[in-house]
Amino acid sequence: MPELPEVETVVRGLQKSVLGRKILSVWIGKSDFIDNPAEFTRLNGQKIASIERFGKFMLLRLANGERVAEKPLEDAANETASLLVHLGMTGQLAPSAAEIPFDKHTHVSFALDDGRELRYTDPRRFGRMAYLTADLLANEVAGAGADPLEVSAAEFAERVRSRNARIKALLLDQSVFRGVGNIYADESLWRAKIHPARVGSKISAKEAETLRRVLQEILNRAIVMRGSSISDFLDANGEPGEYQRHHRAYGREGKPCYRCRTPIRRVIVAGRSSYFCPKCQPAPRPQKSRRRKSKSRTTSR
DNA sequence: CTCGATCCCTGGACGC
DNA sequence: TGCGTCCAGGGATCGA
Repeated sequence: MPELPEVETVVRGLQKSVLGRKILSVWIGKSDFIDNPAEFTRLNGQKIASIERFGKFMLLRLANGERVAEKPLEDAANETASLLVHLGMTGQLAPSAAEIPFDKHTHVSFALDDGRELRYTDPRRFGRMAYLTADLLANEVAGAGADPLEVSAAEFAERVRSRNARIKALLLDQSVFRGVGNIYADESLWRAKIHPARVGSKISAKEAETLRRVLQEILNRAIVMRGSSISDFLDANGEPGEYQRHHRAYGREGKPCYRCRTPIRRVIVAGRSSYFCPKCQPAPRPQKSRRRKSKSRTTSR
């Protein structure tokens, strides 16, 4: 499950291997995960001018030959299109020798000007691809959450403490923080000793700052370790990451907490498996029944 | 605003 | 060996 560190790992690999290459042609197999497959012919002849990560998205900025540099900046910006790639759960984007047969689930292949192919392979097709003009890209980026690695203490606290949703849901919400997924949400909550079902508005300023700090530490460490390979994540070189060895909560149901030896528990929060230590991460107030008090009041309807 | 449910999709784990 | 069933999960969407 590629989250921020995994996507960053793939991006760094692609920067080394395909940056600057020109796309000669595009082959598309199944296309139900592509916004606008018919537009992909526009990629032909374009150069991969930059490769960036935005949350869990990869953005391959394209440049139309050499003409871009000659044009006024604004025109160039308007002409610049991007290929957006989201790996979903099982997506892989990696260069391959053209002679190697397609994997069973290779759905897109870009022929490059050095004879190789950049291939997108995704068994479950939970990923997404789109050819985005500048305005479509702006649209895509609008409404995205804060970058968890860049967010200030004040903004992090604000985004968490102004909400009544559970902290786990907030961490997973890409319009709150972009790039965090189930693994790193659980890992950071364990480290910060915060129960996943705690409500954002009831998290103290101090707890919020602790959470921000450990989240950043964990994400940075995971990037150094080239991500977590828990199911089938492989980077752009086909190599697995190592961070899964450092997981302290995720996937450890029944195993002893690294701090207090209490068995790690798993509950569903925000529709997702959430692993936590019931002792280190105390549950919030029961806050169950909402209809306790003024039952006599009639709701206007 | 927030929730849960449902759907998308396939492979892997598990039970028989 | 071969079924069937359940589960995993990021994100969109819908109804409560």
